[in-house]
Amino acid sequence: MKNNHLLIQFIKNTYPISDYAAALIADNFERITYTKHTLMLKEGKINSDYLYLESGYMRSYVLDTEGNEVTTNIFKPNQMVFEVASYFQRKPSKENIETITECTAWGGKYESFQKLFHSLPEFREFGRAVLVKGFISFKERTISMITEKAEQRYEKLLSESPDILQYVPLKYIASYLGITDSSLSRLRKDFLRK
Amino acid sequence: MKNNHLLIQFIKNTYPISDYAAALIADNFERITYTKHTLMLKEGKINSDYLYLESGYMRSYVLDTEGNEVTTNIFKPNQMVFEVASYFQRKPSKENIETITECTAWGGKYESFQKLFHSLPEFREFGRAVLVKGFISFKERTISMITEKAEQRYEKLLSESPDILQYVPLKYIASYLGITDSSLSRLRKDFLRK
DNA sequence: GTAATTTCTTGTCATTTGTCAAGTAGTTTT
DNA sequence: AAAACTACTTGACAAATGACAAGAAATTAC
Repeated sequence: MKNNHLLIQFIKNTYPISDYAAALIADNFERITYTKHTLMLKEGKINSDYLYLESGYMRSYVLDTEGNEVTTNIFKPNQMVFEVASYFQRKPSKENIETITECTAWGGKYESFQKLFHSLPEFREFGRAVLVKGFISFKERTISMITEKAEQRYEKLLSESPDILQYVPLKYIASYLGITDSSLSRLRKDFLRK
Repeated sequence: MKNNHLLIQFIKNTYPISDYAAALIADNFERITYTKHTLMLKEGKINSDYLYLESGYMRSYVLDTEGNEVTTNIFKPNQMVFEVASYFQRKPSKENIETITECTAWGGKYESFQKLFHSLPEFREFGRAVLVKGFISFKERTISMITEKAEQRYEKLLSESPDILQYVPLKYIASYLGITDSSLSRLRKDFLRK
């Protein structure tokens, strides 16, 4: 038997449906494990996996014009991982996604989920709720970038996701926050003073 | 007869479906017109309208901690307008949405669209495509904020949406780009020099 | 366990953007 | 047409953040 109760719980938390429907949806996901520093999605490839991250940390990144890696998102346990433009519009991904730590996840392929999406109303609602959550999360990040200083963004991350500070190297966090790692280092020093 | 060919065209451009299905979906939208400076969605209210903006310009904004308006989004013709968290999660909106110019739009209420969503597969696909587009658009804005300087963000807006520069006051554009209006004014001066 | 590598911090100085205040130009109101 | 208001620009200076280089600390590889 699959030990997928965390996935089932996540589905039910994302959209309120019966235990039965949640188990049915979860049954279509397969367990996947990754070692750390595994490149799961490479720029130029089409993202075929719709992943639930059960444990571990991942990040997505792009290369800027000078070839530097820019961390566009950090993924922590108990959330979905996919590159929205590539997965839903079936286009080559502009982003890379890699594991930061060892990870365990549950995932399914685009084609099999398309069928399930059409046949199971609860899965449609779940899928829509996941899209809405992702949309809101990037919208909040945009608004945070235009309304808050780097220090406030850092402090918010620290209070909302202290675990990320523990498992993810600061250079990735700095990039995710839109600053350099030296600036982040200075913000942290100032923060300790207070 | 409704003169809704632009809406029908938009639906078909967003997700490829038959003329018949597109017309059926469009038939559920009602024409709405607004004068300029109309507050369409007020903070604290639940966003009940799912709008297609046919002509005119709108913006969404929030009040920051000092009570200043921050323009979070600018809407131009031929796009959907809704506050995603309020509309899809049925929660009080944190944002205000107002018209900048006179506007004509097509809209429908949440409840009637919920029915249509369940009964018409093409409408579900359209709705999903709209969510995906909005998600991508905020994701790109976040990445733009962390990878580009204000000047590059301005130049991109200028080249991609010169119409916005024509119809939307610079103070809203500055705020949307995450800078002050004096900074934008200086960037524009530097830009002319080149 | 030592060497190699990566991560993080710190110093110095440059650049970008903000703040505030004043002024000009354009638009709306009466 | 004058007055009032709004939009935009500009100047002087301050604050935030970046660039680059060096070094310390931690982690990984051998």
